[in-house]
Amino acid sequence: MPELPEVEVLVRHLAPRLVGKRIEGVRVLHPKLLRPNTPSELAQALVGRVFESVSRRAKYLLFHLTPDGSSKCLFVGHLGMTGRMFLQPRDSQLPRHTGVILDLSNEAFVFEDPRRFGRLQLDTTSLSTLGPEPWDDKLTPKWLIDRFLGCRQSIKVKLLDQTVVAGIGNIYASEILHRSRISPVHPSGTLNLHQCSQLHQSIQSILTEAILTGTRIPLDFARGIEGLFYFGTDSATTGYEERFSVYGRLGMPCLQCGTSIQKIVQSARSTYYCPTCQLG
DNA sequence: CACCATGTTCCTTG
DNA sequence: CCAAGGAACATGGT
Repeated sequence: MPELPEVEVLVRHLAPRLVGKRIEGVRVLHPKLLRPNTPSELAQALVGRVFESVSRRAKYLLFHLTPDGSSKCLFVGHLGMTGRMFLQPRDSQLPRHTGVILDLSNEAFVFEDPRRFGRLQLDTTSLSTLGPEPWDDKLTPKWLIDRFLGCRQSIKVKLLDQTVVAGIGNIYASEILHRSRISPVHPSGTLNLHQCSQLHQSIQSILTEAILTGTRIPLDFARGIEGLFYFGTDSATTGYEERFSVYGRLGMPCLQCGTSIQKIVQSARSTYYCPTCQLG
């Protein structure tokens, strides 16, 4: 369940568990998840190496390995729509849609992804086009104005453009616009400085709060099914469903004004908003 | 069966 | 060349 906050929570979970561990073997059950790399390339680069750190860029997980001469020391993960990563005992049964397993000494680091939109690769070219992180000093109201200049595309669709701000996805785009009191159909190029300032603040506060919420959910990654997931009503997430102000709340009252939340489709993605609060 | 789903990339159209 | 829109990818849940 991966937008920036979910990936950040996963990184914080994995980092202390992976750092210092050595990769004994690599098993690839779905080679397409490595594209454009091959299983042998991945194994060649990873086997025998030790995790030095785990970090995040936008929705990508960055796995840094201790240097070994001049060879590559970074591989990246992306969860796509349905990807999950977790550690489990090496002799436990693998989940049905396991794509890649990195065998450590006593554990298996598992990447599973039913839809296989995710990636685990050595290639890092997709990182080069990403815009600033939400908390980057480069991201300012003026940066937003400049990026929106001459653009007739709606602000909701524009917020999903990873070159403007990196890490916002379909759920938090709706949440950010609601807090900003900006209509999702507002053409991005006609937003004024005040609105871009609201947007900038909401981007930071919504994502910060989502990360905080994620770190408070009792996760159980080892059991595979429940960890990390902000949806669903299973035991791991019960009591945490009320995290969204508008997303998924079609027909329910706006928490600010009581108006019924509406849903529209933009670029084939659902947008939820309050028609009373979001007149801007 | 129909429709929906957290994302990214590529192709086509204007 | 650029902006914008849509399809493709692939599977599961309702």
